[in-house]
Amino acid sequence: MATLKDVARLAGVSARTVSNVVNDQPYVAEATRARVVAALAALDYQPNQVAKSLRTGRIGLLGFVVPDLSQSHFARLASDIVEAATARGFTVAVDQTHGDLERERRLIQLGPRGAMFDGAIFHPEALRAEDIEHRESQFPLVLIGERVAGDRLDHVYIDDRAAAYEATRRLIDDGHRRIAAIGLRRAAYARTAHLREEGMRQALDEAGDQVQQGRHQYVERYEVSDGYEAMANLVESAERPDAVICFADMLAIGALHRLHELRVAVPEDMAVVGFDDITEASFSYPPLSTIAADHAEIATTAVNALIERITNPGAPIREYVVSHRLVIRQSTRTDSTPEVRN
Amino acid sequence: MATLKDVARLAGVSARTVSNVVNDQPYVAEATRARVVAALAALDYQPNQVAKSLRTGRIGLLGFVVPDLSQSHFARLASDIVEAATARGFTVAVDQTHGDLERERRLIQLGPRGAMFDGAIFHPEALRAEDIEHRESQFPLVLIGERVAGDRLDHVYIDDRAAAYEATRRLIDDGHRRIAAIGLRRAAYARTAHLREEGMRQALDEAGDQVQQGRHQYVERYEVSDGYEAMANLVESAERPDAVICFADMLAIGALHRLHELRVAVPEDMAVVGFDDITEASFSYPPLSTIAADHAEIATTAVNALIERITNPGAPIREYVVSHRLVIRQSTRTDSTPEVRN
DNA sequence: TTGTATGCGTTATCAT
DNA sequence: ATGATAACGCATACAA
Repeated sequence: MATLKDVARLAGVSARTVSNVVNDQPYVAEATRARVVAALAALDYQPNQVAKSLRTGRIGLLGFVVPDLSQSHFARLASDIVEAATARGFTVAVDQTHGDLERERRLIQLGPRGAMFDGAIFHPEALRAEDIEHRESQFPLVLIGERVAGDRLDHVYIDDRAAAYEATRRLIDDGHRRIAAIGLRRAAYARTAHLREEGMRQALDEAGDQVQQGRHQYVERYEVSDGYEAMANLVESAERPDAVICFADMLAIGALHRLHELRVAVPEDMAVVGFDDITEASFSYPPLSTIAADHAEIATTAVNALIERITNPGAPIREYVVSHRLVIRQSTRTDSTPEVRN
Repeated sequence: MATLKDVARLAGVSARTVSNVVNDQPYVAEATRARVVAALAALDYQPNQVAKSLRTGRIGLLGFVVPDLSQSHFARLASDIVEAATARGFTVAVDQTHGDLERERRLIQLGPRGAMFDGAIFHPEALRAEDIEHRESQFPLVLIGERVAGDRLDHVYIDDRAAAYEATRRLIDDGHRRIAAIGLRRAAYARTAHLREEGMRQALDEAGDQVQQGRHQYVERYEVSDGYEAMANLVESAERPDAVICFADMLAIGALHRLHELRVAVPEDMAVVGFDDITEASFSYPPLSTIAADHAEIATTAVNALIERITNPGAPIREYVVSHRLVIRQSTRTDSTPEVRN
């Protein structure tokens, strides 16, 4: 691999001049520039990014850290983040925590992999507010998804309370009279779930006596089997709800599974709403109504926030609220006709 | 950020000795080691990976390049590759080509992002065999998925011919008498699809006159809408098949959609088999029978092959064949009862 | 067992 | 407008 020096020697100039040409600096005479360009081509010069990084202190790499990249929600986010980062000249490296608390704690301090990155976007799962409070590192970090509270780090998320409120309102307007949640978590740090529950309660309160709250279901994880179990409980319970909001589409898909087995009519006898609008939501039976965050907006917002933080470490900490919408499919009442989704 | 020199000064030794301690070299007296360790801790020393890389020529970064990370199949592969690479001490950076030929061509030459990586695992989409034949670069590269022929690069894939053969055999044994394919491509470079078609033909030939071949459907892309269209054609055609093998689960899901709309009974009047076993396949209606490659095996095989190639660039080019199996769900005939999948 | 010195390939500072 | 040269932080050949 040819280096700057090789090119300089061939062109009969100094390395400095070659560098100027490569980086489009001014102050290069036309004649010399031409000679250098020729030499560059002749040797098929490719700048060594590592050397450049050592010198400049920038490596052009952002970390994206999630519990599990194979989950649709994270995969789609990753895809959008790669696009957004590429547009700004950065490459994205991915890491998975599998929700391991120790790993997430270490990450908060060092950044991923001993900080070979300029910064990272992090979707925590097990992390607590206190972990962030105790953070000493200056490594540039932007949090997305789960809210860990604290005002020490930039955050990007949707208005979870409003989203849950809207979904509940819709179910009430559709005529449902007992509405339950699947997806609360006992853990004290699960703020996102609590905000959603608040939004539901607000809508229920506004509706007054005519609408009841179902018995909310707590879960450990957000997997299909958890939703399946939770729905099994609900269906057997004395005061069976006629509508459920699941705090993740995977929970909703498990719930639909159980309902299908029990021949409970969806949405007539039980309406189901999810969260995230993952691709599986379009292909479940029946297709799932769900809260869709604008994932592209999350990605660009997070990437821009991170680059801003890297460039300007002293700027005040910010919260970014990204838009969402309620997507109505056949798991809730609808007048529109089903369409094929691409 | 403290450097080796800072630590050396504090410990009253040379940078050389600190380096020895950090890298667990022998020949360090216990007493000095203790002093150095203390200094290391006091300054919270973190080695600068970039400087290390410049010196050693290794950066510990592997590229993983796919058309689109948001597609389940690629997301799952990415997840497995991150795990496998982490286990071997490497970090994974992701890049997306969106099937753009120029981008894939450039990649074959330089590696992703001007070769800030030690090597890359690449799932091509538009690339032709000739592009690889003309390759001059020595950048370590391992190909997975689509077969681009040529013996210039290491490849990892399943035995597509055998997989298609097995699926076809199963359909014949289930009593189907006219079997079609959805997913052939006109492009000359689509070798994978052709191998699958060969496998199907072999099974059909063996079955003799009792089984016919349906009219194979060509598609441009492997998306839901393509499968939907293709199935629409098949159902209306004069010699309508009673079973279909789709060369991607997304095609199969689109096909199932159309069948559901037309109230064609699956699998009784039309059996459907897919390829890939993406998560959506479990949640379609009915759940999809499909060919599942061992994705974890693909990942570890590809990572190991790549690291081997990086370490030993002169080794002979290899092909790695990974195992697969036919997963039977409700879109084909079955005697077993449906189960919830986690 | 440890220190000195050099170079990895760039960019940036200072001259000229 | 361009050349010489010093960093960037680390690992290592060579000395001691």
